[in-house]
Amino acid sequence: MKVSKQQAAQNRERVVETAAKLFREHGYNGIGVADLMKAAGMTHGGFYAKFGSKEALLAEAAAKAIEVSMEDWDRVVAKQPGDPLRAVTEAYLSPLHRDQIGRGCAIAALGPELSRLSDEVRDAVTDGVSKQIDKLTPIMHQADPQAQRQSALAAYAAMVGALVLARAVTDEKLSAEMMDAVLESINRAV
Amino acid sequence: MKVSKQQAAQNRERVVETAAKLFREHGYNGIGVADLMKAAGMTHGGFYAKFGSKEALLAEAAAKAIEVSMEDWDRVVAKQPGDPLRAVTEAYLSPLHRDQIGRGCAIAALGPELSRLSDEVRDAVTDGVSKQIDKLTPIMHQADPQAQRQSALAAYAAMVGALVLARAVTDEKLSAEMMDAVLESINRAV
DNA sequence: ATTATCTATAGATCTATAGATAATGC
DNA sequence: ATTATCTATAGATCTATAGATAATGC
Repeated sequence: MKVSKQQAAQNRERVVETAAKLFREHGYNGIGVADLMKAAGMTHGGFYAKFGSKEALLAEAAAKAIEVSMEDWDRVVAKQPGDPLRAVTEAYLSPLHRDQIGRGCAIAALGPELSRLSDEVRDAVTDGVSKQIDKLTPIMHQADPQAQRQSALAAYAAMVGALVLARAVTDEKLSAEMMDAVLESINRAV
Repeated sequence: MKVSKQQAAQNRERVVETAAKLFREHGYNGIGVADLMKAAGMTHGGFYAKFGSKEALLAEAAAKAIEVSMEDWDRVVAKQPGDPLRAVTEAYLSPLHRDQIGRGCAIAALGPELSRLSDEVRDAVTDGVSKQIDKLTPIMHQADPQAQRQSALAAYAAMVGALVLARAVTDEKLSAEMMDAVLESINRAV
């Protein structure tokens, strides 16, 4: 039953990664500790030896999800280095991102649920959000850093809102129109 | 125990209004039928004589919430008729709106949860979102209707995203900065 | 007679804990 | 000896239904 320290550390990481995916897919309240552990290949009794609570797991999972998202940004920018802003916004506002909620933006996937959770979770989210805005800032098309910061904040909010809306509505045409409008709006802005 | 038809209709409406508030405050999965009925002054056994399911109630509650939000927009525009766009965006992106989730925008309050629910709920949300965008379109500052529509879509997404983010982060300064950046961005746009 | 609302409950969850088991690591 | 993981369970939820009750409305 017992495994090596190394294996145990790997198991723990697998729980975090599984949680990062399943929390985004089902929402925080949409999946339980037992199902998360089962999906990671363990029984739910072992959970509380690894994590203090379900919320503590989400704090780690959200941080991990945001970290991976930023690596994805780096990847799409590397493929289209001439216009990094367009690269990031096109990837974010794509049908692929909209339809793969488990691998996408954690804020757009968990959104309002986060504001109802503990500071442990919200602090981790705040850190991730800040980092994403900081990553967006230097690639904005404005002249001075102050204007870039403001534009990065606005672009980030618009992307999150567009993705939430594009996923919520049943009208596919409206969904695509929403993403396109935000994409063009961000890339057109002075 | 039984009440008049009129009273029963009033009771039903009170359940919808209570649900509109408590779903926004706690999320769809964050409150149960029993607590909703209790808050409306009834016992939970009576619920299924009024509504087909918990999701059917949310469909009605979300429609009601959006309807009331649009009446709120009318009210703030009436107070500041010279610049209706600024009136609406300032009200939406205010600390008051951020901190009163139970009376505010249903999309920003329920966001990603909606995309995981039935078409019954999502159709009601789609209808409300379309109406809000249509209400925003003619007050945008662009010259032609097509540009107004695109700007309305972008402004709406940015407002929803900003509110979700402003509520999620623990950093109050970042929260205010986010709302201000989007407010100025929308009102500055050509 | 009809029906709005009530009490009670089925059956399935949920988070978290207790204590057993069996393999690792000193 | 320590500990990673397991089984089992407590106690509190959850949605939905069944059937009783008592007042309305024909």
